[in-house]
Amino acid sequence: MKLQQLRYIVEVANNELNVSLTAEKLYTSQPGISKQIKLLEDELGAQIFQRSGKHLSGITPIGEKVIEVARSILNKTYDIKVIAQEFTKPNLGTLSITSTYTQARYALPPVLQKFMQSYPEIALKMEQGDSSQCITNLKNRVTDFAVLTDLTDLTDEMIALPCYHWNQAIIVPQAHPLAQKVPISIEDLAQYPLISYDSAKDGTDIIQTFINAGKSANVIFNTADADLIKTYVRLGVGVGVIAKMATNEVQDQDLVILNASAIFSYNTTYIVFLRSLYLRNYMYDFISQFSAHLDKKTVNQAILCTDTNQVLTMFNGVKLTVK
Amino acid sequence: MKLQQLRYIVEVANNELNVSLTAEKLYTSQPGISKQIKLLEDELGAQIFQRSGKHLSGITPIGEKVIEVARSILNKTYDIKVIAQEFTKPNLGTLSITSTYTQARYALPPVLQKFMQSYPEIALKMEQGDSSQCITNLKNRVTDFAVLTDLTDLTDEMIALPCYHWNQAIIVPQAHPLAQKVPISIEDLAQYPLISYDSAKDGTDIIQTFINAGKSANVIFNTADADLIKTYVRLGVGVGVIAKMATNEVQDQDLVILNASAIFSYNTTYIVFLRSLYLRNYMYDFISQFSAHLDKKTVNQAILCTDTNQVLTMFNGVKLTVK
DNA sequence: AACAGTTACGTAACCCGTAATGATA
DNA sequence: TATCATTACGGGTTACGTAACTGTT
Repeated sequence: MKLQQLRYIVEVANNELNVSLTAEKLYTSQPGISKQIKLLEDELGAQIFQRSGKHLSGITPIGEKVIEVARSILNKTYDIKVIAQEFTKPNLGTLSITSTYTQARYALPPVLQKFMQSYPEIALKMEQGDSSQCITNLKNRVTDFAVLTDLTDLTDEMIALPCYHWNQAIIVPQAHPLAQKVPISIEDLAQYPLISYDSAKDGTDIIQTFINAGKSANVIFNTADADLIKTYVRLGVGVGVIAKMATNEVQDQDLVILNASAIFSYNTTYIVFLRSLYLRNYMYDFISQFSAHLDKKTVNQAILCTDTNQVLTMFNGVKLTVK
Repeated sequence: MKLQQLRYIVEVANNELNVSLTAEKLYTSQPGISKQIKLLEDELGAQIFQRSGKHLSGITPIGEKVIEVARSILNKTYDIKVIAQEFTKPNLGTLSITSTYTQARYALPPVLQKFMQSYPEIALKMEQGDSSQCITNLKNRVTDFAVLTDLTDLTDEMIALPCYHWNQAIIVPQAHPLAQKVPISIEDLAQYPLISYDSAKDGTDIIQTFINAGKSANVIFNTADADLIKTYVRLGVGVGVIAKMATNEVQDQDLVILNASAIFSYNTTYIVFLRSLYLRNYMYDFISQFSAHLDKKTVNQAILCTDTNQVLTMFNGVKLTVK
């Protein structure tokens, strides 16, 4: 058994069982892959791929399991290289993060700026997407970390650590009737069309709040962008509900920013990563800088938890910062 | 990076950093190993072994981590082979168990007999040792399972599943004053020298029972063997305290067997195995046959627990059989 | 002086790439 | 017929073993 053989079966499985395509991607030849796969199958005494004549038509049950283990083996060989790097070049490496818009725009920048000063040689990669894209990137090992609020798509292979709470804010033009009304009640709010994030979680949370109060809401969702919501609010389309951290007293002088924490319950933002990710020291540092209570020891302890509920109970007593 | 290189560094670490000895054990040459290690170190850009001149004098911090990951990679390659076997030859394989004396002598035989009938082609390996030897065998992957009562030496890499409870019995010669005394109190027992197992756990448990009752005990420990204890009891040396399942009404007709469950609290016997062990179907079957409540699903669920306490709480409500 | 690891070198295995062949949709 | 996997074959790499060398205890 050789590591290349494992690499080949994994990659063939990743490329729709197309050996030619796989060969191209790996910069090698079809026959080479074909032969190595066959050699491995011979050694194991079992077929990994089903064939209809000469075409690979599927993965056998054995193959499924073998490929799964092969994947984890290959990940570990990658870990070994990372470990060596960690010692030889502790300040060289990559930190890649996928996050949702609000986090990328408002929560991450100050942290990343500080991080880049501490580790000028670490290459930063940022990607923005919705919650499920964040999770997909983690799964495919495209990014190391995801920063998001909606844990719906989380799987067991991932760890989600609570970072901070944040509240929604209500924004209206200065001339709006609600601008003078403090405090605002949910009844007040129900009278106007709402504009908020186009996220499954935010959406259901907001609607649920109205349902709980026995009201029906007129909610207009737009595409995930707080700045766009502000624009609509300025046009008088409706009342905006955005993250409080997305408001700025200077830039938003023409708007009135109202505290919504009494109406909408707070959200929690999490940092998520694969349990199998080898955490380099600068990664621990990034996590700590992002969320002060998540020091190296705490993170390591959390990784040992088997499921997210266990992680959450671990942080039950911890007072998170509110943004 | 090649699997052989990983095999070499792991084996050299296992053989006191002696490359020559390692080469002999692996049926290969010293220079071959030396060179491959060097190649790996070059690829990683870091030394795995410390050298004083030309001698390997230690493992570097990087090496420690690399070797640890290499070990798990090699275990997984072994898993792949086992997976293939599981499908191609589901009834062929090995089941090796280390257990303490009483379990090997009284609890395991009927189960193993039944198991051998179900799986005539599985090669059985039995080894007997004290609790710490059982654990050591697991660690070194010499045996698949350990059956024991004392979990003192257990580590996080292992899973211990509770199988059954068992009680101590008191045995005395027919002519002994205690023979007629039913029920027996701890005060009665304190008047005679006791003979019991030479096990850390049994010993402290028994002594603790006396301490809790405010009594001092005169306990003679012998070498772990219930039959030997019976012999001493027959000679009138003292009162025997042995597992109830180690008594036999027919063979021990000359002795009086007294219930001790009111005096000594019950013990729990566990089946222990490495979390990383790939469990073959016949192994699940063995576990179920040994302990009816441990079906495949339950075992898989327990494996997901991170520590033993979690496993134990999982079985809190389960009524275990008493032997 | 005995032992242990590295270097040097020749051989044999093997991985890979090109070309040809066979099978499939 | 075009696509794709397998088989056949040749070349270059490499892993391994023997032998000689060098450093350690």
